[in-house]
Amino acid sequence: MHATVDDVAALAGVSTATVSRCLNDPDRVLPATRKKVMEAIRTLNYSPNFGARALASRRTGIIGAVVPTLENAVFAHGIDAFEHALPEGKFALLVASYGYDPQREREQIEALVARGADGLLLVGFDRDPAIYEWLAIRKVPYVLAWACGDAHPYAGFDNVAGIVAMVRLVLDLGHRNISMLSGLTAGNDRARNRLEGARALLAEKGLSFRGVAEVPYGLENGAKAFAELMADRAVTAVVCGNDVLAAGALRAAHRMGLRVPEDVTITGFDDIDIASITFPELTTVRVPHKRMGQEAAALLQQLIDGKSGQSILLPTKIVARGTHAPPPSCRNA
Amino acid sequence: MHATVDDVAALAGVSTATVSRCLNDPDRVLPATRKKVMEAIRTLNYSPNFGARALASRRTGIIGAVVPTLENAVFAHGIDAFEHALPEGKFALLVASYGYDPQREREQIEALVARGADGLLLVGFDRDPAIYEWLAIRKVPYVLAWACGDAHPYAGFDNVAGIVAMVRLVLDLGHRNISMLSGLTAGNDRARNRLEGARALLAEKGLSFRGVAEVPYGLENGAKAFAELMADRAVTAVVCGNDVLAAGALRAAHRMGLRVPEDVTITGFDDIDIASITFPELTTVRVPHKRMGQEAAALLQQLIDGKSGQSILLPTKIVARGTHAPPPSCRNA
DNA sequence: CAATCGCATGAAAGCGCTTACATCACGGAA
DNA sequence: TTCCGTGATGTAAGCGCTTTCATGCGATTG
Repeated sequence: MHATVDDVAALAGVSTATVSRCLNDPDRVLPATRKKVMEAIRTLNYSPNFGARALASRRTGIIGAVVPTLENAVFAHGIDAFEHALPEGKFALLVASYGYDPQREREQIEALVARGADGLLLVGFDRDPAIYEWLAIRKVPYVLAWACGDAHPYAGFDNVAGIVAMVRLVLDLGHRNISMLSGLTAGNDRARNRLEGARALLAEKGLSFRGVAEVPYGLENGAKAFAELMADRAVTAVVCGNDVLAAGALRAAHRMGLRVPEDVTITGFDDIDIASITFPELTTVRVPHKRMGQEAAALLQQLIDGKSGQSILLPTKIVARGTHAPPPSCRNA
Repeated sequence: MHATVDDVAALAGVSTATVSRCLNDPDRVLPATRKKVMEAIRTLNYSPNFGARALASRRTGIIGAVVPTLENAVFAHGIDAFEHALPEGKFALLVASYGYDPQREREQIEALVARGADGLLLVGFDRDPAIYEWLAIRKVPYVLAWACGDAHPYAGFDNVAGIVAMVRLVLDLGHRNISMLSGLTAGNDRARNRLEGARALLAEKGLSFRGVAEVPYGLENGAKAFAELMADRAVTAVVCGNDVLAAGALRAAHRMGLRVPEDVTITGFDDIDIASITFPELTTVRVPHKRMGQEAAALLQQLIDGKSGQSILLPTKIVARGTHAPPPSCRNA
């Protein structure tokens, strides 16, 4: 049916070994020979069989990425950057998502490894130790992103540091009655670190949250939870675990007739596109998603090549836009 | 190193053929035998070698999706839905993006096929006929999405009908001095159909656009182009080719001190999340991204199984929110 | 000038799985 | 009792490539 190495070898008048070398390590072949082979390849319209190649060489050139969801721009952008940073033609990206369900994440990881993934990109550190063991046994290299830690190779950032900087800003404005609108923290170390990081800083100052809501990712969920949080009239600031929740909160505020930031301060986390589209534009924590994707790709390649790569911690940064202000009481003073 | 079928067969006291049957077609094996085999598999921690399997069975269970970019929520959501609709465990999704560069798209398609993709999901119809021929020769089934047409199997919608409905709405409001803010149309039939569809409707009414801007996808690009379009003071409505451009336009309008929709009407296309976050919320054309992803997955599987699937045309719908109103002159009247 | 080395190439052995075909045991029909 | 059909299982032949090792040649060295 399709041309094989044998056909090419026959037409070019060389052995299959030489054909293979032309494709995988051209320098090990005399230019003249190479030319003949390449010509044969072209006239036969030959392209190597993937399965055979994978079987014989024990690598597929496929890298797997397992993310909670692509619906969150945070991951979509990160994956996009990651894919662009993969050396053209050498690797392809297998993507799977698990909708924040740990069981499904495990299945997806196993599925990608079963599909021959040479390496994996995973999100965060939180997962059953058995998974890490399994990966170790199978000798599948991996890089974790969107978080940081000592236990595993990562290219990420410090969620605690990010939220702490933001809460500090809110405190410095004079807010004392603060609530937090967090993503679901179960099995999600990013969300958990943001919530706990904020909580710890408050505790340090002898304060605590007026209220805390934990809701699934989503605009509408953010809006609803915000309304509930604001039932407590004392609250003057709502710190959100991510931009989508914050955008939802902002929309709810509009609908409730609350002025932002005059009546209430709302902050986000991630700095995705929507953060600069809301009105007013969202004060948030910028995360270098693009850079992170690139660094993760570089690190993973190191590991795949058997080198011992260095984890990378990227800085986050407060982006002060229009949704923060001193609490109403302070303005009265 | 790792357990192979032979190891499993030996431990279970059966032949490799039986092991293979247990994995691929369990019903053809006596329950008692199957149990023994499964046990052996578990104790050996066996998992089949992907390359060998692909080589012997001539299919990989990998499906490729080639999209312009994952940064556009439109594609991220579609891909997400597509992936979820793939039968769990049977298929995995290889994703590649090409940044709207036709040459790169071709490379990505070839790369995915070289990686053994059993089928492809592509965006739109516009591409070098040679690519379609190549795909036909290689017998790789594919489904096109985000558009419709007779030439190829698709699961998509009618971009012309969508924009026509929107322009009709704008015309009905009384606008006559309309400009269009379009995405780049080169090699992009979705953008082109939207622009040309709108143009054709205007022509039908004896009108034409006051101005047309074609810019690359992006918030900032939309904002800048909007400002230029509005240099023409007669313009009372700007129809945008997608929501991101519209959101950019809206932001520019705010900054220019224009009231929306009192001073100017702005419309979008796609109805992604940001459309309901802007202030005011964006009037746009809803596209059933999720449903489209699902239908595309179903259709592609039919084709992979050798059946002749039926293309699917999904409806679009105007979502009338807050960025449209009669032109100022009409209100004066 | 002989011994040695380096390099391009060829021969052939797998890589681990699927599957066509052969085999075997069993039960019912003749 | 004999024969044949049926279904479960075994045998073994590849699938198309990579890679190790062997080969042979010309060049380098003492």
